[in-house]
Amino acid sequence: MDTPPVVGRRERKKAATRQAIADAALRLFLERGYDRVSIRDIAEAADVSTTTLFKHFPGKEALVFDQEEDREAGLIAAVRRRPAGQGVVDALREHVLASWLPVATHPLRTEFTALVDSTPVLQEYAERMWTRHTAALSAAIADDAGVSHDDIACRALARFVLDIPALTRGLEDPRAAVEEVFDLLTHGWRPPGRPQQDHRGD
Amino acid sequence: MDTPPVVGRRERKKAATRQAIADAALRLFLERGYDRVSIRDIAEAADVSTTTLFKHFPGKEALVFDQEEDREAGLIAAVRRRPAGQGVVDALREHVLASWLPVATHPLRTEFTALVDSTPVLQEYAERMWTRHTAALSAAIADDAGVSHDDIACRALARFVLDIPALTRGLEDPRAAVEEVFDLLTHGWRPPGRPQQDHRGD
DNA sequence: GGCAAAAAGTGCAATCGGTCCACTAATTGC
DNA sequence: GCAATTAGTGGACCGATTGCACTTTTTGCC
Repeated sequence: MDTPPVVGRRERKKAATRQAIADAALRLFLERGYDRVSIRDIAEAADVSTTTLFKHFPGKEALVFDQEEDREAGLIAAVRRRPAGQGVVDALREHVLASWLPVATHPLRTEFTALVDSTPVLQEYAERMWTRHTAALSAAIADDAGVSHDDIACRALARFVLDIPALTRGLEDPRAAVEEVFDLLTHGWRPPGRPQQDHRGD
Repeated sequence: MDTPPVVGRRERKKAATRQAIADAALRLFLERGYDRVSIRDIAEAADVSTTTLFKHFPGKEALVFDQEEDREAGLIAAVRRRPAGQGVVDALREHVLASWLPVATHPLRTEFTALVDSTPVLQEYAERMWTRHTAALSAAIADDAGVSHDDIACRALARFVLDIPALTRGLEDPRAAVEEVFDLLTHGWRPPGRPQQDHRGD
């Protein structure tokens, strides 16, 4: 009468359990650090069995990177639905600047970022989460250029773009860094002859 | 009297033990596949305890990639001791073509390559073995260009070059692929407008 | 030669991530 | 109301890795 069960009670309970696990995990990780928290600790804190925990998350690292929006769709869309006359690289640069940077520099994520940065296994995992999309992005680029899906230049470009999060992690000025990397991808490597201009502070 | 102990008996025995472990491991891996061989299997085949095994190798994956010559030194040397007038990217291209390709395409390594290619965890490990040198190569490039060590363009170039093994793994024509990637790094991305010219065979 | 420290190796228990299995209980579709 | 799904349980289990207390070998040195 009040709330029609568009989603059943079961699914709601399932989601609640999943959320309880993720919350407990993140809390414990932030309290004690990633490696000082065991799977059993998390399961107990969320009041579930370890079996249940692994039915919701494929592994320990996945507990950290919970809500995974689909970056892949965004990437492919950035290539496919770009304004006429714009190059692929420019489209990707805009997408990176508009979509990734706000997340990376979100002030509320400070302690989360610190957690990831201080845990090598999490850094690697985060990196894999990006490079995992290499094939898909590469295919989109190849389609756009009208060449074969296994074109090596397309694959390289996709990979290099997806390397950007890893390359620019924890930098003072991420925006400038992203621009510089895209400059390299657009024009190729140019030896930066100037002996370190002061571009910090003012 | 006959052989002066330039290296003591201890070190020789240690090296022998290490070699015995590595040999046993590789043999078993090739016979049964990586995940169907346990650490205890290897330890028993080499007639040592698992404790001893882990004193020689930091983990299971390291047993596969034993003799690690220092690629890092070669990379840095390729940048530093390059012919006058040659650009960094060209020097790196030559080094990659001269040093990596022969190893990757060595006919005796066929089964070894098959082992790595068929085992995801080994692929990831191999990739990390390369990207691990990003900081060192980046520093060499930055030194060469006379800019700060944390210059992002240098870091990006280093990273992109070290991505090449992962990008070109298992390709029909690795040499052409390497050339194409370096072309991207030299001149920037250029949309390959031609609809898949036949550039294989002749 | 003899001896003490360093270091290699041992054996074993324990931890930890992750899986398996047989089972209970809630939810759902009909 | 009932049968099929499905979430969750709990505990045994596996394999990688570590820690500890101990033996044996080698080495450096007097």
